[in-house]
Amino acid sequence: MKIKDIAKLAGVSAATVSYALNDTGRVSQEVKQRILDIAASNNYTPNLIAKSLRANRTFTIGVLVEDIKVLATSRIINGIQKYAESHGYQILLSDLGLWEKIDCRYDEAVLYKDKIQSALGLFESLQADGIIYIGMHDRNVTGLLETDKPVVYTYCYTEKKNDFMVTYSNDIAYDVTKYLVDAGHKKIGLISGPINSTPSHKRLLGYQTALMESGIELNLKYISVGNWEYEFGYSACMEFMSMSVKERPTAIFAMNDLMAIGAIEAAGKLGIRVPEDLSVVGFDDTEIGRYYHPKLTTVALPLQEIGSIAAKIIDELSNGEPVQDQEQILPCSLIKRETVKERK
Amino acid sequence: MKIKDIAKLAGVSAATVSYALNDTGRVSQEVKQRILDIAASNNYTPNLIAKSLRANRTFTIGVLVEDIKVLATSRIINGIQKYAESHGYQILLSDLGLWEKIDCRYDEAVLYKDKIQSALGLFESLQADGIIYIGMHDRNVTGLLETDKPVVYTYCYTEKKNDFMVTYSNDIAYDVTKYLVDAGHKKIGLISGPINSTPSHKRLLGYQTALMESGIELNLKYISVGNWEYEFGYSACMEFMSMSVKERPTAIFAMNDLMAIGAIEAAGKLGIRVPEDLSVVGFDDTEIGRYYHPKLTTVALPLQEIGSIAAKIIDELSNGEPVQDQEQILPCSLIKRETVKERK
DNA sequence: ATTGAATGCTTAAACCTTTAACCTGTTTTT
DNA sequence: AAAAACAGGTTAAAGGTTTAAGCATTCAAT
Repeated sequence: MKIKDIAKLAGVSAATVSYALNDTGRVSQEVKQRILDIAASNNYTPNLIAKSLRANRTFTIGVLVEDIKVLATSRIINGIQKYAESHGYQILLSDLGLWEKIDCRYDEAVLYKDKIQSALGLFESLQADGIIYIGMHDRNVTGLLETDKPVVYTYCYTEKKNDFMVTYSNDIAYDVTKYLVDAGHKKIGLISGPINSTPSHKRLLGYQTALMESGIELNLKYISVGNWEYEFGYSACMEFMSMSVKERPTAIFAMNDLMAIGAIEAAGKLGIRVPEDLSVVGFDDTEIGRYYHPKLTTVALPLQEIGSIAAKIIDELSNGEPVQDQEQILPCSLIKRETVKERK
Repeated sequence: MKIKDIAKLAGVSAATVSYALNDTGRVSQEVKQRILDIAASNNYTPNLIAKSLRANRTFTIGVLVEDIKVLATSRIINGIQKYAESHGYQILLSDLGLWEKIDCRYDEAVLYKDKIQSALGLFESLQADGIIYIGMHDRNVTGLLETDKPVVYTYCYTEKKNDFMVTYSNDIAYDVTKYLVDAGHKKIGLISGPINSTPSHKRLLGYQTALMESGIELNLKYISVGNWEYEFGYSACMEFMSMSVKERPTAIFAMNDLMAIGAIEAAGKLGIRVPEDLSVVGFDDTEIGRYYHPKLTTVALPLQEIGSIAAKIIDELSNGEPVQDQEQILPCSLIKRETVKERK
């Protein structure tokens, strides 16, 4: 069923059908209704490919993800979809599957430039209106995507000045630390991600600032720098707890849920109770923490919003509208559950 | 950069450029090389929209998912991507976001027919070569997708006879039960999903068969039918454990990891040790089980393979090749970890 | 020397929509 | 009554690519 077919049935020209269907141009009520009826009863679906060819717009957003299996990725995509759906866009997805290839979660995605370029090539060939990159790795992303189309980096950071970026704020690390201090803790262990990781670095800063403002001296033996793995959380906590009872942390802030759970496991092994003897805060608000026992106090990221805003930027850019902020950094929130004892 | 531009630079007609780039038709080596060089140095990207319009093929697979945030979904998409990538396809994604709307996880997706139809309409408009439906809900899917394009249902079951289906086999329930019996258990509690759920039903059958073959009488008080939630696993186990020590199950097979964890929590509350006093097996191999303590013995589904095979079917169908099986049911595997004690 | 085939290229139509420009009556304005 | 405006259409071109058909030219075979 094409426009031509409708035209023939309605006894008008193809142009008139197009005008009627798009509610543009001048078509009499009578003829318009006839055309609409015919289209509906033959369930005509417009050929967007032809439309796109003509309009040089596809109403399609290319989404390039480092790994679809990471939950945060899905949540961001969910946000993109929400916007896309209500604004007539369709999502083109390409999954780089990085996680299964680089064992080292904080490795550089630069290695995958070929793969990225080929995915990008497809997006360009399919005339995507813009590209959203969902970057889960730690380093700043820069010089990865070579394209003339508008690009929005999400989750990760970029240094490129002509691209857009929407991510979460690590300032929450400040609030978490404050929260622990207010709960009466003075010795707060920090289980960090790798040192060369941008978010780790920013969170460390928040931790330091909060301590300083609270008049607590920064003590390097309370900072454990590692990877993002469960096992590291476990061993880091073991090390903390090997200190004398006087010295050892009464609270631990882990930079992700996995390490937080690892830490709690270690404490359990040593007979140290959480939260009675040791408070623990995680980061990411993953399912693991929600169903763990005790339920993990953690930080939730505004992932869905990140996705929606990224999609909105592409939309505005494609419509030639001005976009307010090149960078948007959304606040996180602390989810108080069962692993922090708020003693006074 | 269009074919016409290359043609002008190379001093030939557009047709010749097309022939050269696609390595079809008759073009002299010399001219072909010249064209290829020009295309490369100006990094020409073919306009797939125009190509699609002409060819009436887009090399695009429409993927319609019930909820992208469910981990199983991501894994299947990962499988689709794997195939797509190596065969020149691109993924069009549409997320129905059902999970956040129907609280009841086993509700019928029929309610969302409008949303499904509109997503489908977009796929049709964009001339997707075929459609893969990733269905996470329990009921058989039927009559949901009205389209002329080839449809492959994954994960879920369908009754429609002219569509394709690729999913996992629930026969593993038989093996799990056998495994528990072989480990010395005679009283095996079953924590099931809802009664009207297709997979629940099939797994129950496997459980029954295994018991029968082992000469163990089926006892209804060892079967708890509920929803898929953590809380139900908890209360179901509580009920099992309220029986006398003589009567109560020495092993529990939960139909998902979440309920399995709930059951272990309940046992812990009662001072019953897992696996020493009680063995537990889950289903799904989710992250939660992997990092839980003790590490959960569970069933892994061939999700990535499901995705790849589904994509392959679309590919073959689009190429006019015959597809061997209308239905493909792939085997699951038992992941033995720490929650089953293999006593003799 | 004439035919036949092979080579290397060009022309033009087709895929389906949109849209500027044009045409023909009818109504309004001066 | 003539000119202008308008309503309700139509025609044709354009968007980038593919591909059947056609046209010379060369070369081998009769």
